Amino acid sequence: MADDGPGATRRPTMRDVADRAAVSKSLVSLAFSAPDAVSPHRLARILDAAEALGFRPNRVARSLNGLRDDFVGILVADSRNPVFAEVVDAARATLAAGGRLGLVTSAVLPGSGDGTAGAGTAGDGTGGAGTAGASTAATRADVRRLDTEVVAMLGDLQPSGLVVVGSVPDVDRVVAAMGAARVVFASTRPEHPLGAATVRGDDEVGLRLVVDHLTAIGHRRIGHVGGAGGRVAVDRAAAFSAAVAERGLDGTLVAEGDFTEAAGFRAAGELLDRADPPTAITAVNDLAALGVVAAVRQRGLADRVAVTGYDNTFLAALGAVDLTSVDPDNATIGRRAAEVLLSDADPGEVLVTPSLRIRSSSVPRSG
Amino acid sequence: MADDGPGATRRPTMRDVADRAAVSKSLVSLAFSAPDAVSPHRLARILDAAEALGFRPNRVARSLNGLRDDFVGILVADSRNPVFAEVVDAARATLAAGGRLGLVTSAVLPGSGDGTAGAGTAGDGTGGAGTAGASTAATRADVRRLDTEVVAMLGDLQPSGLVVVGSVPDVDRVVAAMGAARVVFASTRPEHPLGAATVRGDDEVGLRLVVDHLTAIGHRRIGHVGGAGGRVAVDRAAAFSAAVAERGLDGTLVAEGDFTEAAGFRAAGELLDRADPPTAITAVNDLAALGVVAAVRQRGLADRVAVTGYDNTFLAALGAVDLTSVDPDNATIGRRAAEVLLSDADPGEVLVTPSLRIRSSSVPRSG
DNA sequence: TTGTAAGCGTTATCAG
DNA sequence: CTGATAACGCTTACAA
Repeated sequence: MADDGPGATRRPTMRDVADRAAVSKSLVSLAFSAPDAVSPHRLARILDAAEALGFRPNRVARSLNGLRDDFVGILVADSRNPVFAEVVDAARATLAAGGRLGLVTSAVLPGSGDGTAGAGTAGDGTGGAGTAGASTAATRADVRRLDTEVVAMLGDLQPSGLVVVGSVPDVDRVVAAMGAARVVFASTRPEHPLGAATVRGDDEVGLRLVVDHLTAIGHRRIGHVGGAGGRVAVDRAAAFSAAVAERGLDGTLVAEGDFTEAAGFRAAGELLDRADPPTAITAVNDLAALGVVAAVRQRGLADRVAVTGYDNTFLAALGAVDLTSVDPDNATIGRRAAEVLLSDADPGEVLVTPSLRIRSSSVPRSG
Repeated sequence: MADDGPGATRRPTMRDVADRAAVSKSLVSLAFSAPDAVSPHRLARILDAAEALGFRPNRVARSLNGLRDDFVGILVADSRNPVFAEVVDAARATLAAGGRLGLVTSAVLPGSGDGTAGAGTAGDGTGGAGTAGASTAATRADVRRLDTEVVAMLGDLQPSGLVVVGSVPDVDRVVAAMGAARVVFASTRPEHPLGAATVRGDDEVGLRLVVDHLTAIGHRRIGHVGGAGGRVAVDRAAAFSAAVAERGLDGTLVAEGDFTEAAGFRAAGELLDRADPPTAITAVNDLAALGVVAAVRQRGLADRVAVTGYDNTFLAALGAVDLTSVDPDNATIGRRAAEVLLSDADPGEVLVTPSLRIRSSSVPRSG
């Protein structure tokens, strides 16, 4: 009788359910992992008992045994990047539809220690909304640090898979910590393409869309602002150059800058002050594009110089800006990444085709 | 010799370390949890062995035993809200300084299931950067759903504490799932103030700062846009009314709207089109303030009507806007929340004093 | 189909 | 200080 001590309100365990349903522990376990393998009669009794007791299997105890193929981790590089948020949401939804739990976690620690000033990180791997447009260029090159403890803990949970969203600092370590889990990269291009499954937007197509659009409405002198702050920037700059070369246009109208508004402002100024300035400027992301717009307006060139962004974040939709932007289709990126994990095939590198969202920042004027 | 089977590359366990260091398992355990309690000689040997083997204690196995006072969970309501990101970063930094690991996790699922369109959530509890300013008002009232599975899993990890950042849908369930963990709320005002520790910005002071500033530069007819979309909005609207009443100003210049740009635009329009329009408009957050600015500019009233936002997000610092905004000091909020967890005292409700960041959107004109 | 027993990796207890 | 032994809650052979 005095089996359970005083009326302490302990969390019910499988043992409790088993006792109440008058079956053995392992049958209860079966009832939850393979319900079809247990007789309907007892199954019902077990489920009732569990219900009555408010029992739910302890996932941690579960994870101690081995790979849990009912849950995957989602590691997001920068939680303040709205682009990543879209990818994560889509991935989670897809995983949920496939019966998997997606545990999303932030993997990157901000600058060195002092959580005092909301200064935040600068360039973040892909064009996010970024931080305050203060002119603090890249102070310390890459202050972002991988939170190895968190990654290790996630690995201890033994998920069956991991989706890495965005560029994480120490990827090798992450993969190593994951043990047997399959890793899929989303919205990033991992350093070591050791056949790692990757789902990302096709930036080459994206910039071709932009250049095509601009040439279609008559622009011949098209510039680009970006190229700095990370791999994504480099790729987009290269894609711009390729697209421009394809069209036989001047490829020298490039000014370096990272993902921040300040960088866009400065770089655009440089371009606009040249002897033969561009009539259209493409930016590496929306935030930098806002800087470009500011530079253009400052020179009284509004409605004269077309501006485009990238990522189609909510910034582009802002009424005061109404920025033409490339939509990478982040939802599809997240969904595909999750699908790769659900169906264990290795598709190598999946490129998601972006589309162009045309707004008034690039409305025809010269054409 | 054939103790470990074939050359399978299994993760090293405490047993392996114990064997290599020629001590018992429990001594290894001690070496990691209470290093001072083991003789320097063997301690070194154990640490060396661990190092050589690449051993690190399995946190999951650890959690199975009971409360882990070396790690706390951080549950963030909306990961795309930059305000929360700042709070989270500060909390993590403070926890790290206190030797605790902060596992940050997203707890809220976006709208009903379809992760296809990047539509995203509408009002998000406190003034975030929000989503695209599309005019999709509050379609389904509150589509945000608590991810109970994730919360349950976090609870299974038995953290010693939990920081809830922002308004989470089903708070009671969260608290229940946390078992013995102490819960502290940050940047939100929980529904059931059952003495729950809370750290949040003092919005009353914030709006008083705004109103004081505006009256100081000569404004007498001050309006407010907000009040809808969540508790925070209601509170700020009330704080506005109080501040205005204190000053003996007209308190009827209020138009309802949520945290979106579209709402700010519409509500501001309503105010500006009145017979006796305001000369200054305060908004519930920065994004809505951008809508207000757009409405003001549309009517050719730029430099005539002052506009202020709230949260001092990067949006306020945008060059094209340069918005005066209340800075809630999110870093302090996050830090204090973490401190509450580190030192187990229950301070009840902690109000962090905000400051006003004055920018050109409210530059004196009439004064 | 159902029950028994042995782990998963760590911590806690309690003898030496 | 050290070292067996028993939990923690669940899964998984293996036996009935």
